[in-house]
Amino acid sequence: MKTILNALAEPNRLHIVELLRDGPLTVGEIADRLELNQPQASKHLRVLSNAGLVEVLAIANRRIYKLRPEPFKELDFWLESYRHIWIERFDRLDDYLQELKRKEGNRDDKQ
Amino acid sequence: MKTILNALAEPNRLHIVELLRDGPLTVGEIADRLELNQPQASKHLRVLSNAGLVEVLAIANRRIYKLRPEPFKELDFWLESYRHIWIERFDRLDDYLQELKRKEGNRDDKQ
DNA sequence: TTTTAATATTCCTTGACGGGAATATTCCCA
DNA sequence: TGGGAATATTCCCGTCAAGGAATATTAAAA
Repeated sequence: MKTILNALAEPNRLHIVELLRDGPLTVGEIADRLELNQPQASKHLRVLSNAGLVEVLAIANRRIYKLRPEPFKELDFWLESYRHIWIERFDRLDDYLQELKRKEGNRDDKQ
Repeated sequence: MKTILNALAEPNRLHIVELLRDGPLTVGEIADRLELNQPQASKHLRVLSNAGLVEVLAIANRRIYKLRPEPFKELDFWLESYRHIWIERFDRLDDYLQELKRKEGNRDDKQ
């Protein structure tokens, strides 16, 4: 998860991923559309590849990159455990404040 | 989106968010559970706060931090546009390869 | 078989970021 | 009102990652 988020956190890499959302592309095409130098494009693609976000198909001397579904599934699964925060309006702040008061009260007493 | 991902990409901050998933906590509690020095906890919370991921409630000299739903909604919305990648098995690789061949064929001809 | 195209890799430099330590700030309480 | 607790901020330092430029690699084409 950390690896995935880290890969996506870099603006150019996020752009690459968004480009590939519409279908596979070669390194050159990616570099062109994002106005990156080819080496930087390759380097970013390497990071994305190591994070499992993309995979590559070699055709002659071109490399065609496309998205892999797995990390997105993983992200979705991770997000799932946060949905209750906005689906229900599950705040827990009231509970916490009461818990806090309880502890305050106990301070002078026993213990 | 970039700001959110960047905030989450740092391991300690990701841990903080995961802690807060179960409810609000003070800075001290967060620092304790993650075995962070208090200043580092505060600093990470600041980044999370700037990214809109958490909000703070001041009670006396304590600060109670809790998650904000908005950025998670945003992430979810972003992910939405990638679901087709694994929901349908939408590859577009075949299309791309055909398109490639078409261009190759045209190379010698006209143009 | 030399040349050219597409991509990857290496080296270098610079800037951003995280951690540690010290200090500032705010609030409560004796 | 002086001291201690909770938190924030600042400064300094080391590390790491991103960009630029040059070069290596591989495959196709002439």
